[in-house]
Amino acid sequence: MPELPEVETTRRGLVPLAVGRRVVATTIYDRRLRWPVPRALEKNLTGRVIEGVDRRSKYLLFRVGHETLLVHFGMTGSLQAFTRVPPRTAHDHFDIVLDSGITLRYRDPRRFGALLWLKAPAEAHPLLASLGPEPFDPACDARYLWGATRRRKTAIKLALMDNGLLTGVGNIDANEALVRAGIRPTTPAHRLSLARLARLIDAVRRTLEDAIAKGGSTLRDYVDSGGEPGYFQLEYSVYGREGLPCRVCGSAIKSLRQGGRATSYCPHCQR
DNA sequence: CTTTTGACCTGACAGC
DNA sequence: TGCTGTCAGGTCAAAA
Repeated sequence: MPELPEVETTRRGLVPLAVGRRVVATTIYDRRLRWPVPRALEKNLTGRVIEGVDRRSKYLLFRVGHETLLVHFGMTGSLQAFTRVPPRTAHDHFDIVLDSGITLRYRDPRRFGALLWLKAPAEAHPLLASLGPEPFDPACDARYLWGATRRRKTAIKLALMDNGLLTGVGNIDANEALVRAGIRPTTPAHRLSLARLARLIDAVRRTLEDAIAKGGSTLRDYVDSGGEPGYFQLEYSVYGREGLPCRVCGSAIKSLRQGGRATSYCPHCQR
């Protein structure tokens, strides 16, 4: 589920529900996530006011005074809002009850997600400190990418997904951005010219923006909706389309594996 | 430093 | 109906 657009869509759904609200109860059902949910979390969070919900890479950051509740969705995590909470089911990990009566429930079957309590400044935490710029940061431009990739012989797709170079580009979005930019995923990063990197960062931004817009169109139903912003509406160009005709030129989409992840591309449109 | 690999988990699905 | 193998949108830590 969660690439950057879905995390951002969730954040936008949460802001009007959570910001300014006080946490009246925190219930942990299952502490087993990527790292165990800290013992002190309930005590730290309960009774406090959520002053903001930010996003850094694919992390959601709930600002509580000078401290921060960090939530990551891993591969299968989701946060849903309910006015009437359904009974707890398998894979439900925790509830946060707000003074408005709304309950935020986190579910994560595969348990690759995280729930952590960060002391100030949150950005100094090791998980956040090593992150590269956000794709939408004006500083994350072609010149930056050019300089940062000159010694990197790794395939551009793997570089795109390296959170130390730039953050938040997941597997689907990397595939889709590369076809938009007309760049072969296996091209060594250091071989790309400034001009091609300019096309690439533009494609990354448009890919993410489109996905956020699609997810955002379902946000009015965020409370009691069962979550799941509407990415089923997205039509991918290459992802999951191995063997099918390219929507532009009709060539058969090819696929391979890079770093253990599925890559697909159009052999004609991407050079 | 860069790059590769394994590890963490459960569930869905294809094929026998 | 069950079993087995493969795959899944993330990313950290260790090894090369």
